[in-house]
Amino acid sequence: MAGSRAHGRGATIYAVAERAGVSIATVSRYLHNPAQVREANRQRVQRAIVELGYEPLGAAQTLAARSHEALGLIVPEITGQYYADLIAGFEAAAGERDLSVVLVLAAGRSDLARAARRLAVRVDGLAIMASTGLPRSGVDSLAARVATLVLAGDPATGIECVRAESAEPARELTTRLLSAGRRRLRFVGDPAGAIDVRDRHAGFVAAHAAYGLPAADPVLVPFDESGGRAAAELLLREIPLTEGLVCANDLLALALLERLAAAGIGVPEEIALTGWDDILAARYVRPRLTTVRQPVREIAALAAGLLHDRLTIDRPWGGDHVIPCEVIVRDSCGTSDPGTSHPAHH
Amino acid sequence: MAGSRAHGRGATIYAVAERAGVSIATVSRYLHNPAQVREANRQRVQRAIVELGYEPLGAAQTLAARSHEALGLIVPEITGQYYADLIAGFEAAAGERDLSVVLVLAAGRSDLARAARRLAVRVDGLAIMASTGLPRSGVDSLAARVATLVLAGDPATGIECVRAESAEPARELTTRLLSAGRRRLRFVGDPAGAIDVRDRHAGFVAAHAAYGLPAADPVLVPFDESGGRAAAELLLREIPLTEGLVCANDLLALALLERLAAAGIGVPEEIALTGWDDILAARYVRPRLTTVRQPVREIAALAAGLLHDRLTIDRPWGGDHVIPCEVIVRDSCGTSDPGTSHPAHH
DNA sequence: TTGTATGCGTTATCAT
DNA sequence: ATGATAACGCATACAA
Repeated sequence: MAGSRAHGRGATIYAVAERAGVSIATVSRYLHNPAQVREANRQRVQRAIVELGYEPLGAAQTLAARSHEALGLIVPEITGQYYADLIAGFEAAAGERDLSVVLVLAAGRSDLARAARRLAVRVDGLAIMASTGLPRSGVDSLAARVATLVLAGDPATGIECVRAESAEPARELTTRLLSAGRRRLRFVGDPAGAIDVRDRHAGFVAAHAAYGLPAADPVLVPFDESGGRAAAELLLREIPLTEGLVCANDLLALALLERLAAAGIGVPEEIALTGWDDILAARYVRPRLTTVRQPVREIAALAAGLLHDRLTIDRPWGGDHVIPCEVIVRDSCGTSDPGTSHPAHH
Repeated sequence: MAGSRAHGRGATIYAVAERAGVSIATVSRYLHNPAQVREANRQRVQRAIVELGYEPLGAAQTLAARSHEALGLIVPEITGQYYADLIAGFEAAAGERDLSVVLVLAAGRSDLARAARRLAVRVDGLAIMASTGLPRSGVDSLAARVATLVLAGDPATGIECVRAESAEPARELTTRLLSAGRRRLRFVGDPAGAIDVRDRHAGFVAAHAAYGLPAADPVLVPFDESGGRAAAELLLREIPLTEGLVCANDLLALALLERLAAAGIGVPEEIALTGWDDILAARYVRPRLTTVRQPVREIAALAAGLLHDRLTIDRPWGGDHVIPCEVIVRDSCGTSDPGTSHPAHH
């Protein structure tokens, strides 16, 4: 059939009705409330449907029923397991509720605002990652049209959001370093970059406060490998050497680790190190990376569930949903006590 | 506004027309062919649109124009960078063409066939990964409805497919080991599992043939870390020890590497090793992993482009699009010659 | 229990 | 250049 453009326009409800010898109303009823149609007709309609391979056209249903049966998801990009899990969790939860998910990647979009507007007229609900780059006003105008919710967002905006609890794990990691006697600690990453990084830094500071210590200024670098390398450059120049690093994510920590090793610095002996995200490589580097595992899939699934609820049941919204993380103690922090540490393999 | 369910149903074309003092036809023309409408009316319509925040309802456009302006993508899951890149590449290419993408994850779907059918009535084109688990007949029936294309698929099915060239890189890697004097080589992974693994194994065999050597049987294990560990168990028991392993992917290779190191086996001295996919961890383990980088984003982007073409221009289809991969020589294969090797950092 | 008829928000044809 | 108006495929109120 190469060369043809005919893609069997698909049978309509009229075709099914005719074939079954009933009206379209009966077919529609059979689809949505079979109990309403007499057994005999049920059979006839059923047969007609399978014979014709009928499947209702989504757009027509949407128009008539005023519901898209779809959720939109806007993420900045898909690099690393974090976003992959986010999308997977969202899609799975949406699928369980028979909702389609329309995905939009903000990265590289010349006109993200337009893409978002277009998305908003194709779905019933919208989940947006806070770091997509959409201006606050843009999110607000979207929220005015469809049920909207922000992932890893700032609860202060008033828009409902779902996020991981970041301060506590950071406090725990920092305390771990502090209680091991290390004092010259640094947080690596820019607290102003994202709400969750701000919280992680807050935990870093809180741990110091509990010890009656001041927290040094954060090392301001990008959240990727280049940032880790840059941080290494900076830190290796300092005297006396830093004793512990709480990194904003694993990418940063990994690159740092590599550079420190290359410089002959012992990790964790001389410098202890922690990451964030528990990416795959964290288990394979030496020393294995102590890090924090965010319940990303759960967060995304909760988001999809909340959106669905908002569409189906009448509940108040605007809340701030916070989900706790899990600290994974391995070797890089130099304080792994086998008793509470996490097994290397899932 | 918490508690309310009012999500401003959105202005309609009627509202815009009324506000601008023209008919809906003029508004529609303004949207699709502004040149047809007089300057004065253009202004009035434009104003009305921004004042009302009008955006055409997707479903209504779909119904009237008989086009969804959307592409569907079905992938088995999103674990690892491979699927992430696939989705990212597809979405980016679709977005450039103003097409939405509706994503379906096969993993965990109790009724994948139904999800696929539902997807097919919501999009104009469909890209399906070969390994989703959809039966051949299912794919065929989808292809009868919408433009369909298979990713990493078998060209023998007759359905258009886009895939990476797998045999050649495998042949190259194997030859590398062979030319270093290693003879007891094994392919790790099940060639029957997927079309591209079959091709990789074919390359492994071809390299042996060129040396007039028989290829040993592949080590049949799952394509994940558990498979790598299982393979290590098996291989460590063999005497004499294998000298080189061509693994079906990096996950496998990484887990194997770890187990071999734990057993005191020198890599690459005693056993040389290669992976496939060039995941992040491949650059961070020691020895750094020699592997193959697939142009996943390009493959996915090509798929989206092909689907779009099929919808817009009348071209013959049914082809088999093959894209070459890049071999990344690092340390684990024991034959890294700095001259042709790839830099460690992008 | 079933059929008829109307409306959903667009696009596009046909007059004007 | 513009305005009626008929599809598009389905859900549903209403009548029978």
